[in-house]
Amino acid sequence: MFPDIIFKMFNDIQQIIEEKIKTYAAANDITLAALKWTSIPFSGEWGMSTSFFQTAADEARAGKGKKLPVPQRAQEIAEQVRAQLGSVEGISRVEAVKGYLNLYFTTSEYARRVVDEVLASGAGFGRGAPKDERVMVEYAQPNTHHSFHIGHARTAILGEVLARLVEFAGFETIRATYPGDMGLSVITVVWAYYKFYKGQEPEGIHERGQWLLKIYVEATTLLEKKENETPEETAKREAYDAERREMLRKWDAGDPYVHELWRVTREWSLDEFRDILNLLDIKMDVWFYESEANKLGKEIVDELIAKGIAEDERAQGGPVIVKIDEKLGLTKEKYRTMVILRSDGTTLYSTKDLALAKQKFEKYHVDRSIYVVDFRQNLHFQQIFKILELWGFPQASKCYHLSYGYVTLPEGAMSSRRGRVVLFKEVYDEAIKRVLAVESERSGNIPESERTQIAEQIGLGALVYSMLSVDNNKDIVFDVNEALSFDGRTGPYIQNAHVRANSILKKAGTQKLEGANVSTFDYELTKHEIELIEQISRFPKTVQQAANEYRPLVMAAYAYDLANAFHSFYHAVPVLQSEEANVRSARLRLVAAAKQTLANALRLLDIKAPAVM
RNA sequence: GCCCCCGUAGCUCAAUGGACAGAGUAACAGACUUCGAAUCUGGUGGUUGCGCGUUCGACCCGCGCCGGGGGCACCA
Repeated sequence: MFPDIIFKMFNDIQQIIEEKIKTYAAANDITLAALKWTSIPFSGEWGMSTSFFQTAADEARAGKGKKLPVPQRAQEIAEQVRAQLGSVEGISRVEAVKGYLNLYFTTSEYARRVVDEVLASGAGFGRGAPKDERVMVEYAQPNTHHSFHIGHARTAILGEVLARLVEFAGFETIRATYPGDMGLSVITVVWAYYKFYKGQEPEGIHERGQWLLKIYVEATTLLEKKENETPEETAKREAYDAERREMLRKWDAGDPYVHELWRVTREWSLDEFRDILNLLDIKMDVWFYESEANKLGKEIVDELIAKGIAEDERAQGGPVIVKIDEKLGLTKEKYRTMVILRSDGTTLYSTKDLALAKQKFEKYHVDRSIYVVDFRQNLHFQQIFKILELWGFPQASKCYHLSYGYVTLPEGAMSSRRGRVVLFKEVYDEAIKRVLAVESERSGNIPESERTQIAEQIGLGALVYSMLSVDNNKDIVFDVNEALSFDGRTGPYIQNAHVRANSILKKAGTQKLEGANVSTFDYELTKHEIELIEQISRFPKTVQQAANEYRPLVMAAYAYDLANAFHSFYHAVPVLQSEEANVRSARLRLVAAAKQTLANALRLLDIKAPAVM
């Protein structure tokens, strides 16, 4: 199959060619290997290509070959096939080179089909056929009480883009988030707030959220054992720690006062989180809270014991465990043993994830479940998925852990506890500042009322793209100057292509467009036009690839290539200044198609496509 | 000890069995009375960590090394 879903016409051509090749092979006693079609790599002219290496290799192995080296024999077959083909409707010429058979498409026909398809589909260009599956993407799992740093932003962006991709690829998609709102580190903040700051409350959502982080850092310092402590200091630190643990115990027992302190401060954190999701244009469908999963967790443990999957060692003072390797009959240790309930009966991360998975399958009826979580939890998720399999959930095979590397600082890993973090909001504000600083020299006529909004879109575009243009399994060493660069392979580069296309169309709006419903490329196209059309035509299959492989990077890389093709075209090919009316009108339609495809790609990348910048 | 990930141009990264391994960045040389220069056009830059294998064909698959990171029973 020629791998381009929008050109059925070329599938017809492919079938005709394949018939001819088969006839030729049969007549010449050649055992043909399966034909694989790809597009011809070199740009400037496009077409489809197949090769005869496999056929030649099979011959050589069977000993019936002509004693030629495989590449030469492949070339010989290609040449003979070429000579036999004759003319084919829609194909402008055929060549045999280096063992490949290359078929070049009739330029005007290909161009017309691409451009018309884009303009007819509009915002839906590239959308996949509906798939009969419901997908849940779980991402953005910050701890409450700790403020939102640039590492959290990476998960949020990766998850959102993945959700947009699978949705556009045709899957029904549910977005879910799972904030960590309980546990000792959360209670540490509640304790320090109660002890030192009760009644205080800074103005402003982000100021308040960041203030909680400051309290956390202070509390950690107070509770950390130091060298050369005096006996008084040791006693004080231990007393603090005892208070904190007592507060955790009370929280767990449902003490109303502690719960109220916790609830209020938690809400401050969630206010900040919701505001940041809003800035990133992320709309969550489902909110799972760790504190709620905690309650669900205790129920599923009994079920797993009853089913003989888990073993209860509490009678001997041990925890509840699942011996995964043993259950799977593995001799070498791979999944090992997972503890799913502490010996004191309290839940673990594993308990809660198992309970959540069950709820995803039973309450939300998801067929496919994606977890966007950092790579340190690789084993954890492998264990969870295997237990779900043992549990009998068929969806277990369609659970996927999108594991990503950390965002680190040049001086090392970020640490909320130590306050060594780069906050998302700081970078965001800095981004806007930098855009505004260069707007006066770089921008065209932006109305005063839109300046800030455009600056937000450009600044965020740079930040978001910098997170997406690195493959998810790699760490990112965060460098503000790199993340907020506006030149080269960046978000603003792609946005600028959209702006330029828009600018041409806006100017053309006052002119009369001939033949507005069909594109007629009845002139010799430049290589820049051909390259641009080629890139546009790749969009639909790029959507499918990125969604199938769960890789936002694929779309990010594509968007750059598309913008690059447009910028080159823009520079070299006159549109409004074309002499002939037919050329101008065809190129205008091409510009409109490029703008639409850029807008669609940017939307999938969670980057705004401004009209001016 | 076992498992997972990574190693590609000075630097940051692409390329998931096909044609000369590509971008950005940095440095250098050019292009704005022109549809907007956040742009474009050049040349420079490579033993794809090492070895062996599979294959007509390997950055890609297998085995073994070397180097870096992460994980492996009651943290999340």
